Amino acid sequence: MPHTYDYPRPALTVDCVIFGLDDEGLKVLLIERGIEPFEGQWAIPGGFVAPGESVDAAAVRELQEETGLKDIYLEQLYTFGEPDRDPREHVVSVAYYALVNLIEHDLEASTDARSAAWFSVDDVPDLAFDHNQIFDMALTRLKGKVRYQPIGFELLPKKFTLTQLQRMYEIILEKPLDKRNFRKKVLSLEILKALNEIEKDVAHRAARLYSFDERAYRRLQRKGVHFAI
Amino acid sequence: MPHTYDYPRPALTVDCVIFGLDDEGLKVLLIERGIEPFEGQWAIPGGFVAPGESVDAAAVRELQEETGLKDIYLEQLYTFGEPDRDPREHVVSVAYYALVNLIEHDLEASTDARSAAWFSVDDVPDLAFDHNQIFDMALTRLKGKVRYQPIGFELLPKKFTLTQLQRMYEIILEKPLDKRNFRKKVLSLEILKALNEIEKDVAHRAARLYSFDERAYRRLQRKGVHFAI
DNA sequence: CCAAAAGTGTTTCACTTACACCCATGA
DNA sequence: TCATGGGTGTAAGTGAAACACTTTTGG
Repeated sequence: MPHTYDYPRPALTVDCVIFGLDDEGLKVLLIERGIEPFEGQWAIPGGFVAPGESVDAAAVRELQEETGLKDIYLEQLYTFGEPDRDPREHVVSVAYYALVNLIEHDLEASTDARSAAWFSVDDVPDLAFDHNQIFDMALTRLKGKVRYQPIGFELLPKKFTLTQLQRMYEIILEKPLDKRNFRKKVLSLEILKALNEIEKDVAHRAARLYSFDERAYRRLQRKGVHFAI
Repeated sequence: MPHTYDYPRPALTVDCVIFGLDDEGLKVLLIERGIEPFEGQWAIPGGFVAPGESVDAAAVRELQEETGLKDIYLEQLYTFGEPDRDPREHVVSVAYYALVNLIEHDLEASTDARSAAWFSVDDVPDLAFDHNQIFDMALTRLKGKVRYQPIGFELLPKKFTLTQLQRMYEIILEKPLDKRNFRKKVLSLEILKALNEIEKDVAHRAARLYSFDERAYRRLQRKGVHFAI
Protein backbone atom coordinates (compact mmCIF):
# COMPACT_ATOMS: atom_id res chain seq x y z
CA MET A 1 0.00 0.00 0.00
CA PRO A 2 1.32 3.46 -0.81
CA HIS A 3 1.52 5.88 2.08
CA THR A 4 -1.38 8.28 2.17
CA TYR A 5 0.64 10.59 4.39
CA ASP A 6 3.73 11.04 2.33
CA TYR A 7 6.17 11.72 5.12
CA PRO A 8 9.19 9.67 6.06
CA ARG A 9 8.40 7.90 9.30
CA PRO A 10 10.20 6.11 12.11
CA ALA A 11 10.02 2.32 12.20
CA LEU A 12 7.70 0.80 14.79
CA THR A 13 8.27 -2.27 16.95
CA VAL A 14 6.78 -3.92 20.00
CA ASP A 15 8.89 -5.30 22.84
CA CYS A 16 7.52 -7.57 25.49
CA VAL A 17 8.88 -8.01 29.02
CA ILE A 18 7.69 -11.47 30.04
CA PHE A 19 7.60 -12.18 33.78
CA GLY A 20 7.23 -15.60 35.34
CA LEU A 21 7.25 -16.88 38.90
CA ASP A 22 8.72 -20.16 40.07
CA ASP A 23 9.85 -21.41 43.46
CA GLU A 24 13.15 -19.56 43.12
CA GLY A 25 11.54 -16.18 42.58
CA LEU A 26 10.52 -13.75 39.89
CA LYS A 27 12.00 -14.36 36.44
CA VAL A 28 12.13 -12.59 33.11
CA LEU A 29 12.41 -14.22 29.70
CA LEU A 30 15.28 -12.97 27.54
CA ILE A 31 16.47 -13.99 24.10
CA GLU A 32 19.96 -13.98 22.70
CA ARG A 33 20.18 -11.88 19.57
CA GLY A 34 21.21 -13.75 16.44
CA ILE A 35 21.87 -10.72 14.26
CA GLU A 36 23.49 -7.32 14.40
CA PRO A 37 23.24 -4.93 16.06
CA PHE A 38 24.02 -6.33 19.51
CA GLU A 39 24.53 -9.81 18.07
CA GLY A 40 25.07 -12.35 20.82
CA GLN A 41 23.70 -10.00 23.49
CA TRP A 42 20.58 -10.66 25.54
CA ALA A 43 17.45 -8.69 24.77
CA ILE A 44 13.76 -8.44 25.45
CA PRO A 45 11.79 -10.28 22.76
CA GLY A 46 10.14 -8.05 20.20
CA GLY A 47 9.45 -7.45 16.55
CA PHE A 48 8.11 -5.09 13.95
CA VAL A 49 4.55 -3.88 13.66
CA ALA A 50 3.17 -4.35 10.17
CA PRO A 51 0.81 -1.77 8.68
CA GLY A 52 -2.73 -3.01 9.24
CA GLU A 53 -1.76 -4.97 12.35
CA SER A 54 -2.89 -3.40 15.60
CA VAL A 55 -0.06 -2.72 18.00
CA ASP A 56 -1.76 -4.82 20.68
CA ALA A 57 -2.10 -7.68 18.23
CA ALA A 58 1.58 -7.45 17.38
CA ALA A 59 2.42 -7.80 21.06
CA VAL A 60 0.12 -10.81 21.42
CA ARG A 61 1.72 -12.39 18.37
CA GLU A 62 5.21 -11.74 19.68
CA LEU A 63 4.35 -13.27 23.03
CA GLN A 64 2.86 -16.30 21.35
CA GLU A 65 5.90 -16.78 19.15
CA GLU A 66 8.18 -16.53 22.17
CA THR A 67 6.35 -18.66 24.71
CA GLY A 68 3.86 -20.63 22.67
CA LEU A 69 1.18 -19.38 25.04
CA LYS A 70 -2.09 -17.63 24.36
CA ASP A 71 -4.51 -15.90 26.70
CA ILE A 72 -1.73 -14.45 28.78
CA TYR A 73 -2.04 -11.27 30.80
CA LEU A 74 -0.54 -8.53 28.69
CA GLU A 75 -0.51 -4.81 29.34
CA GLN A 76 0.97 -1.88 27.53
CA LEU A 77 3.81 -0.33 29.49
CA TYR A 78 5.27 2.67 27.71
CA THR A 79 6.46 3.84 24.32
CA PHE A 80 10.17 4.46 23.88
CA GLY A 81 10.87 6.94 21.16
CA GLU A 82 14.39 8.35 21.41
CA PRO A 83 15.92 8.52 17.93
CA ASP A 84 19.24 7.00 19.01
CA ARG A 85 17.87 3.94 20.81
CA ASP A 86 18.61 1.85 17.72
CA PRO A 87 22.01 2.60 16.15
CA ARG A 88 20.77 2.15 12.59
CA GLU A 89 17.76 4.40 12.37
CA HIS A 90 14.90 5.82 14.38
CA VAL A 91 12.89 2.89 15.73
CA VAL A 92 10.04 3.63 18.11
CA SER A 93 9.10 0.75 20.37
CA VAL A 94 5.82 0.21 22.17
CA ALA A 95 6.73 -1.89 25.22
CA TYR A 96 4.38 -4.34 26.94
CA TYR A 97 4.73 -6.61 29.90
CA ALA A 98 3.23 -10.05 30.34
CA LEU A 99 2.65 -12.30 33.34
CA VAL A 100 2.82 -16.04 32.87
CA ASN A 101 2.42 -18.86 35.29
CA LEU A 102 5.57 -20.95 35.26
CA ILE A 103 4.22 -23.45 37.76
CA GLU A 104 1.54 -24.83 35.48
CA HIS A 105 3.26 -24.21 32.14
CA ASP A 106 6.77 -25.54 32.33
CA LEU A 107 8.54 -23.31 29.83
CA GLU A 108 12.12 -24.22 30.75
CA ALA A 109 12.99 -25.22 27.25
CA SER A 110 11.50 -22.37 25.32
CA THR A 111 10.10 -22.44 21.87
CA ASP A 112 11.90 -21.64 18.68
CA ALA A 113 15.45 -21.91 17.42
CA ARG A 114 16.73 -18.76 19.04
CA SER A 115 18.31 -19.20 22.42
CA ALA A 116 15.97 -18.06 25.17
CA ALA A 117 16.32 -18.26 28.94
CA TRP A 118 14.68 -17.20 32.17
CA PHE A 119 16.75 -14.82 34.30
CA SER A 120 16.12 -13.86 37.88
CA VAL A 121 14.99 -10.23 37.92
CA ASP A 122 17.79 -9.53 40.38
CA ASP A 123 20.36 -10.79 37.95
CA VAL A 124 19.57 -9.32 34.55
CA PRO A 125 22.64 -8.85 32.33
CA ASP A 126 23.49 -5.87 30.12
CA LEU A 127 20.83 -5.88 27.46
CA ALA A 128 20.73 -4.69 23.87
CA PHE A 129 19.38 -1.25 22.91
CA ASP A 130 17.67 0.54 25.82
CA HIS A 131 16.22 -2.73 27.04
CA ASN A 132 17.56 -2.40 30.58
CA GLN A 133 15.55 0.79 30.86
CA ILE A 134 12.46 -0.95 29.52
CA PHE A 135 12.94 -3.86 31.90
CA ASP A 136 13.39 -1.53 34.88
CA MET A 137 10.21 0.30 34.06
CA ALA A 138 8.31 -2.96 33.69
CA LEU A 139 9.51 -4.22 37.05
CA THR A 140 8.65 -0.91 38.72
CA ARG A 141 5.20 -1.02 37.15
CA LEU A 142 4.62 -4.57 38.28
CA LYS A 143 5.68 -3.79 41.84
CA GLY A 144 3.45 -0.76 41.93
CA LYS A 145 0.43 -2.28 40.30
CA VAL A 146 0.35 -5.62 42.10
CA ARG A 147 -0.71 -3.91 45.32
CA TYR A 148 -3.76 -2.23 43.83
CA GLN A 149 -4.91 -4.57 41.12
CA PRO A 150 -5.36 -8.32 41.25
CA ILE A 151 -2.80 -9.02 38.54
CA GLY A 152 -0.56 -11.13 40.75
CA PHE A 153 -2.94 -14.06 40.32
CA GLU A 154 -1.74 -14.31 36.72
CA LEU A 155 1.60 -15.55 38.03
CA LEU A 156 0.01 -18.39 40.00
CA PRO A 157 -1.81 -21.56 38.96
CA LYS A 158 -5.59 -21.32 38.77
CA LYS A 159 -5.83 -23.13 42.09
CA PHE A 160 -3.43 -21.96 44.76
CA THR A 161 -2.94 -21.97 48.51
CA LEU A 162 -2.93 -18.87 50.65
CA THR A 163 0.72 -19.51 51.39
CA GLN A 164 1.55 -19.50 47.69
CA LEU A 165 -0.36 -16.24 47.32
CA GLN A 166 1.44 -14.69 50.25
CA ARG A 167 4.81 -15.83 48.93
CA MET A 168 4.07 -14.27 45.54
CA TYR A 169 3.42 -10.91 47.19
CA GLU A 170 6.48 -11.23 49.37
CA ILE A 171 8.67 -11.92 46.34
CA ILE A 172 7.32 -9.06 44.26
CA LEU A 173 7.11 -6.51 47.04
CA GLU A 174 10.41 -7.70 48.51
CA LYS A 175 9.20 -7.62 52.07
CA PRO A 176 7.83 -10.17 54.51
CA LEU A 177 4.13 -10.17 55.30
CA ASP A 178 2.46 -11.31 58.49
CA LYS A 179 0.64 -14.58 57.91
CA ARG A 180 -2.42 -13.91 60.04
CA ASN A 181 -2.87 -10.35 58.87
CA PHE A 182 -2.37 -11.37 55.27
CA ARG A 183 -5.05 -14.07 55.45
CA LYS A 184 -7.46 -11.80 57.28
CA LYS A 185 -6.94 -9.15 54.62
CA VAL A 186 -7.27 -11.23 51.47
CA LEU A 187 -10.21 -13.21 52.77
CA SER A 188 -11.99 -10.04 53.85
CA LEU A 189 -11.72 -8.75 50.28
CA GLU A 190 -14.09 -11.54 49.23
CA ILE A 191 -12.48 -12.05 45.87
CA LEU A 192 -11.24 -15.57 46.57
CA LYS A 193 -13.35 -18.65 46.04
CA ALA A 194 -12.56 -21.32 48.64
CA LEU A 195 -12.49 -24.64 46.82
CA ASN A 196 -13.38 -27.98 48.35
CA GLU A 197 -9.96 -29.22 47.45
CA ILE A 198 -6.61 -29.45 49.11
CA GLU A 199 -3.11 -29.55 47.67
CA LYS A 200 -1.59 -32.94 46.85
CA ASP A 201 1.74 -34.67 47.46
CA VAL A 202 3.02 -32.57 50.29
CA ALA A 203 4.85 -34.02 53.27
CA HIS A 204 2.76 -32.16 55.80
CA ARG A 205 -0.78 -31.02 56.37
CA ALA A 206 -2.29 -30.18 52.99
CA ALA A 207 -3.53 -26.62 52.56
CA ARG A 208 -6.89 -25.59 51.19
CA LEU A 209 -6.97 -24.42 47.58
CA TYR A 210 -8.49 -21.16 46.45
CA SER A 211 -9.15 -19.52 43.11
CA PHE A 212 -9.47 -15.89 42.14
CA ASP A 213 -13.12 -14.95 41.70
CA GLU A 214 -13.00 -12.44 38.89
CA ARG A 215 -16.77 -12.02 38.87
CA ALA A 216 -16.78 -11.05 42.53
CA TYR A 217 -13.87 -8.70 41.96
CA ARG A 218 -15.67 -6.86 39.17
CA ARG A 219 -18.81 -6.62 41.25
CA LEU A 220 -16.89 -5.00 44.08
CA GLN A 221 -15.06 -2.72 41.69
CA ARG A 222 -18.34 -1.41 40.34
CA LYS A 223 -19.42 -0.73 43.92
CA GLY A 224 -16.30 1.40 44.31
CA VAL A 225 -14.59 -1.01 46.69
CA HIS A 226 -10.86 -0.91 46.14
CA PHE A 227 -8.49 -3.84 46.19
CA ALA A 228 -5.24 -3.33 48.06
CA ILE A 229 -2.64 -5.52 49.73
CA MET B 1 17.30 8.89 4.68
CA PRO B 2 16.53 5.49 3.21
CA HIS B 3 14.96 2.99 5.56
CA THR B 4 17.48 0.56 6.99
CA TYR B 5 14.65 -1.79 7.87
CA ASP B 6 12.98 -2.14 4.57
CA TYR B 7 9.48 -2.90 5.76
CA PRO B 8 6.38 -0.84 5.16
CA ARG B 9 5.47 0.83 8.41
CA PRO B 10 2.52 2.56 10.04
CA ALA B 11 2.61 6.35 10.32
CA LEU B 12 3.34 7.77 13.76
CA THR B 13 1.76 10.78 15.44
CA VAL B 14 1.56 12.33 18.89
CA ASP B 15 -1.69 13.65 20.36
CA CYS B 16 -1.80 15.84 23.41
CA VAL B 17 -4.71 16.20 25.82
CA ILE B 18 -4.19 19.62 27.39
CA PHE B 19 -5.95 20.23 30.70
CA GLY B 20 -6.40 23.58 32.34
CA LEU B 21 -8.16 24.79 35.45
CA ASP B 22 -10.02 28.05 35.84
CA ASP B 23 -12.68 29.26 38.24
CA GLU B 24 -15.37 27.46 36.30
CA GLY B 25 -13.70 24.07 36.53
CA LEU B 26 -11.50 21.68 34.63
CA LYS B 27 -11.08 22.38 30.92
CA VAL B 28 -9.56 20.71 27.91
CA LEU B 29 -8.14 22.43 24.85
CA LEU B 30 -9.57 21.26 21.52
CA ILE B 31 -8.93 22.38 17.98
CA GLU B 32 -11.26 22.46 15.03
CA ARG B 33 -9.92 20.44 12.15
CA GLY B 34 -9.29 22.40 8.97
CA ILE B 35 -8.80 19.42 6.67
CA GLU B 36 -10.27 16.04 5.90
CA PRO B 37 -10.84 13.60 7.39
CA PHE B 38 -13.21 14.92 10.05
CA GLU B 39 -12.96 18.45 8.64
CA GLY B 40 -14.80 20.91 10.85
CA GLN B 41 -14.92 18.51 13.76
CA TRP B 42 -13.19 19.07 17.12
CA ALA B 43 -10.09 17.08 17.92
CA ILE B 44 -7.21 16.78 20.31
CA PRO B 45 -4.18 18.66 19.01
CA GLY B 46 -1.48 16.49 17.51
CA GLY B 47 0.90 15.96 14.66
CA PHE B 48 3.36 13.68 12.98
CA VAL B 49 6.62 12.46 14.45
CA ALA B 50 9.51 13.01 12.09
CA PRO B 51 12.32 10.46 11.88
CA GLY B 52 15.12 11.64 14.15
CA GLU B 53 12.74 13.54 16.42
CA SER B 54 12.14 11.87 19.77
CA VAL B 55 8.49 11.14 20.47
CA ASP B 56 8.64 13.15 23.69
CA ALA B 57 10.14 16.07 21.81
CA ALA B 58 7.35 15.89 19.25
CA ALA B 59 4.81 16.14 22.06
CA VAL B 60 6.61 19.12 23.59
CA ARG B 61 6.72 20.80 20.19
CA GLU B 62 3.04 20.14 19.59
CA LEU B 63 2.14 21.57 22.98
CA GLN B 64 4.25 24.64 22.34
CA GLU B 65 2.67 25.21 18.94
CA GLU B 66 -0.79 24.90 20.43
CA THR B 67 -0.45 26.95 23.62
CA GLY B 68 2.73 28.94 23.12
CA LEU B 69 3.91 27.58 26.47
CA LYS B 70 7.09 25.80 27.42
CA ASP B 71 8.05 23.97 30.60
CA ILE B 72 4.62 22.51 31.00
CA TYR B 73 3.90 19.27 32.84
CA LEU B 74 3.63 16.61 30.16
CA GLU B 75 3.30 12.89 30.62
CA GLN B 76 2.93 10.02 28.21
CA LEU B 77 -0.51 8.45 28.49
CA TYR B 78 -0.89 5.50 26.15
CA THR B 79 -0.25 4.46 22.57
CA PHE B 80 -3.24 3.89 20.36
CA GLY B 81 -2.51 1.47 17.57
CA GLU B 82 -5.69 0.09 16.00
CA PRO B 83 -5.30 0.04 12.22
CA ASP B 84 -8.74 1.57 11.58
CA ARG B 85 -8.45 4.54 13.91
CA ASP B 86 -7.60 6.72 10.92
CA PRO B 87 -9.77 6.06 7.87
CA ARG B 88 -6.94 6.61 5.40
CA GLU B 89 -4.18 4.33 6.59
CA HIS B 90 -2.68 2.84 9.71
CA VAL B 91 -1.63 5.71 11.97
CA VAL B 92 -0.31 4.88 15.41
CA SER B 93 -0.62 7.67 17.94
CA VAL B 94 1.35 8.14 21.13
CA ALA B 95 -0.95 10.15 23.39
CA TYR B 96 0.23 12.53 26.10
CA TYR B 97 -1.53 14.73 28.58
CA ALA B 98 -0.45 18.12 29.79
CA LEU B 99 -1.43 20.28 32.76
CA VAL B 100 -1.37 24.04 32.36
CA ASN B 101 -2.18 26.80 34.74
CA LEU B 102 -4.90 28.94 33.24
CA ILE B 103 -4.95 31.34 36.16
CA GLU B 104 -1.48 32.75 35.53
CA HIS B 105 -1.38 32.27 31.76
CA ASP B 106 -4.54 33.60 30.25
CA LEU B 107 -4.85 31.49 27.13
CA GLU B 108 -8.42 32.41 26.23
CA ALA B 109 -7.44 33.53 22.75
CA SER B 110 -5.22 30.69 21.69
CA THR B 111 -2.28 30.83 19.39
CA ASP B 112 -2.30 30.13 15.71
CA ALA B 113 -4.78 30.46 12.89
CA ARG B 114 -6.66 27.26 13.58
CA SER B 115 -9.71 27.64 15.74
CA ALA B 116 -9.01 26.41 19.26
CA ALA B 117 -11.17 26.51 22.38
CA TRP B 118 -11.33 25.37 25.96
CA PHE B 119 -14.18 22.96 26.73
CA SER B 120 -15.39 21.90 30.13
CA VAL B 121 -14.41 18.25 30.61
CA ASP B 122 -18.08 17.53 31.35
CA ASP B 123 -19.11 18.87 28.01
CA VAL B 124 -16.74 17.50 25.41
CA PRO B 125 -18.33 17.10 21.95
CA ASP B 126 -17.98 14.19 19.54
CA LEU B 127 -14.35 14.25 18.52
CA ALA B 128 -12.49 13.15 15.40
CA PHE B 129 -10.84 9.71 15.15
CA ASP B 130 -10.76 7.83 18.46
CA HIS B 131 -10.10 11.06 20.32
CA ASN B 132 -13.02 10.64 22.72
CA GLN B 133 -11.39 7.43 23.89
CA ILE B 134 -8.05 9.17 24.29
CA PHE B 135 -9.65 12.01 26.20
CA ASP B 136 -11.52 9.61 28.50
CA MET B 137 -8.33 7.76 29.30
CA ALA B 138 -6.50 11.01 30.00
CA LEU B 139 -9.21 12.20 32.37
CA THR B 140 -9.27 8.84 34.16
CA ARG B 141 -5.50 8.93 34.50
CA LEU B 142 -5.56 12.46 35.86
CA LYS B 143 -8.26 11.61 38.41
CA GLY B 144 -6.36 8.53 39.51
CA LYS B 145 -2.92 10.07 39.62
CA VAL B 146 -3.75 13.34 41.31
CA ARG B 147 -4.41 11.56 44.59
CA TYR B 148 -1.02 9.86 44.76
CA GLN B 149 1.32 12.26 43.05
CA PRO B 150 1.64 16.00 43.46
CA ILE B 151 0.76 16.81 39.86
CA GLY B 152 -2.29 18.89 40.74
CA PHE B 153 -0.02 21.79 41.63
CA GLU B 154 0.74 22.13 37.92
CA LEU B 155 -2.82 23.41 37.44
CA LEU B 156 -2.39 26.17 40.01
CA PRO B 157 -0.29 29.33 40.08
CA LYS B 158 3.10 29.01 41.78
CA LYS B 159 1.68 30.74 44.84
CA PHE B 160 -1.72 29.56 45.95
CA THR B 161 -4.00 29.51 48.95
CA LEU B 162 -5.09 26.36 50.72
CA THR B 163 -8.63 27.04 49.58
CA GLN B 164 -7.51 27.11 45.94
CA LEU B 165 -5.68 23.85 46.50
CA GLN B 166 -8.71 22.24 48.11
CA ARG B 167 -10.98 23.48 45.34
CA MET B 168 -8.65 21.96 42.72
CA TYR B 169 -8.91 18.57 44.39
CA GLU B 170 -12.67 18.89 44.77
CA ILE B 171 -13.06 19.68 41.09
CA ILE B 172 -10.87 16.85 39.87
CA LEU B 173 -12.05 14.22 42.33
CA GLU B 174 -15.65 15.43 42.03
CA LYS B 175 -16.34 15.27 45.73
CA PRO B 176 -16.38 17.77 48.57
CA LEU B 177 -13.55 17.70 51.10
CA ASP B 178 -13.68 18.77 54.71
CA LYS B 179 -11.80 22.03 55.16
CA ARG B 180 -10.20 21.29 58.51
CA ASN B 181 -9.23 17.74 57.65
CA PHE B 182 -7.86 18.82 54.29
CA ARG B 183 -5.62 21.46 55.84
CA LYS B 184 -4.45 19.11 58.55
CA LYS B 185 -3.59 16.52 55.92
CA VAL B 186 -1.73 18.63 53.38
CA LEU B 187 0.20 20.55 56.02
CA SER B 188 1.20 17.32 57.76
CA LEU B 189 2.72 16.09 54.49
CA GLU B 190 5.31 18.87 54.81
CA ILE B 191 5.57 19.49 51.11
CA LEU B 192 4.16 23.02 51.20
CA LYS B 193 6.25 26.06 51.87
CA ALA B 194 4.30 28.68 53.81
CA LEU B 195 5.15 32.04 52.28
CA ASN B 196 5.19 35.34 54.13
CA GLU B 197 2.68 36.67 51.69
CA ILE B 198 -1.05 36.92 51.46
CA GLU B 199 -3.37 37.11 48.50
CA LYS B 200 -4.27 40.52 47.10
CA ASP B 201 -7.42 42.31 46.04
CA VAL B 202 -9.99 40.20 47.80
CA ALA B 203 -13.02 41.60 49.53
CA HIS B 204 -12.48 39.66 52.73
CA ARG B 205 -9.65 38.48 54.93
CA ALA B 206 -6.70 37.66 52.70
CA ALA B 207 -5.45 34.09 52.84
CA ARG B 208 -1.87 33.01 53.32
CA LEU B 209 -0.02 31.91 50.19
CA TYR B 210 1.84 28.64 49.88
CA SER B 211 4.06 27.08 47.27
CA PHE B 212 4.80 23.45 46.49
CA ASP B 213 8.19 22.48 47.88
CA GLU B 214 9.50 20.03 45.31
CA ARG B 215 12.77 19.55 47.14
CA ALA B 216 10.96 18.48 50.30
CA TYR B 217 8.71 16.21 48.29
CA ARG B 218 11.65 14.41 46.71
CA ARG B 219 13.34 14.06 50.06
CA LEU B 220 10.26 12.40 51.53
CA GLN B 221 9.84 10.22 48.47
CA ARG B 222 13.36 8.90 48.88
CA LYS B 223 12.55 8.11 52.50
CA GLY B 224 9.63 6.02 51.24
CA VAL B 225 6.98 8.40 52.54
CA HIS B 226 4.00 8.39 50.24
CA PHE B 227 1.93 11.34 49.19
CA ALA B 228 -1.83 10.86 49.20
CA ILE B 229 -4.90 13.06 49.43
C1' DC C 1 6.48 -39.58 67.17
C1' DC C 2 8.61 -36.12 64.72
C1' DA C 3 9.06 -32.61 61.19
C1' DA C 4 6.75 -29.25 58.54
C1' DA C 5 3.52 -26.20 57.35
C1' DA C 6 -1.70 -24.99 58.16
C1' DG C 7 -4.65 -22.50 60.52
C1' DT C 8 -6.55 -19.24 63.96
C1' DG C 9 -7.95 -14.01 67.67
C1' DT C 10 -7.01 -10.29 70.42
C1' DT C 11 -4.94 -6.02 71.76
C1' DT C 12 -2.70 -1.74 70.63
C1' DC C 13 -1.94 2.13 68.00
C1' DA C 14 -2.39 5.34 64.22
C1' DC C 15 -5.09 7.56 61.17
C1' DT C 16 -9.45 9.11 59.31
C1' DT C 17 -13.76 11.26 59.92
C1' DA C 18 -17.24 14.28 61.65
C1' DC C 19 -18.26 18.53 63.26
C1' DA C 20 -19.02 24.59 64.58
C1' DC C 21 -17.38 28.82 65.87
C1' DC C 22 -14.60 33.11 66.05
C1' DC C 23 -11.53 36.19 63.32
C1' DA C 24 -9.81 39.47 59.96
C1' DT C 25 -10.67 42.35 56.17
C1' DG C 26 -12.74 45.40 52.66
C1' DA C 27 -16.84 47.44 51.09
C1' DT D 1 -21.45 47.02 60.65
C1' DC D 2 -21.99 43.57 57.65
C1' DA D 3 -20.77 40.11 54.32
C1' DT D 4 -17.30 36.98 53.03
C1' DG D 5 -14.17 33.67 53.38
C1' DG D 6 -9.91 32.43 56.69
C1' DG D 7 -8.50 29.86 60.17
C1' DT D 8 -8.58 26.50 64.07
C1' DG D 9 -9.21 21.49 67.81
C1' DT D 10 -11.33 17.46 69.75
C1' DA D 11 -13.68 13.14 70.19
C1' DA D 12 -15.25 8.82 68.10
C1' DG D 13 -14.60 5.27 64.98
C1' DT D 14 -12.17 2.35 61.81
C1' DG D 15 -8.53 -0.18 60.00
C1' DA D 16 -3.52 -1.73 60.39
C1' DA D 17 0.06 -3.97 62.91
C1' DA D 18 2.08 -6.88 66.28
C1' DC D 19 2.19 -11.19 68.11
C1' DA D 20 2.38 -17.40 69.49
C1' DC D 21 0.35 -21.52 69.88
C1' DT D 22 -2.39 -25.70 68.46
C1' DT D 23 -3.68 -28.84 64.62
C1' DT D 24 -3.07 -31.87 60.83
C1' DT D 25 -0.58 -34.87 57.92
C1' DG D 26 3.03 -37.77 55.87
C1' DG D 27 7.29 -39.91 56.60
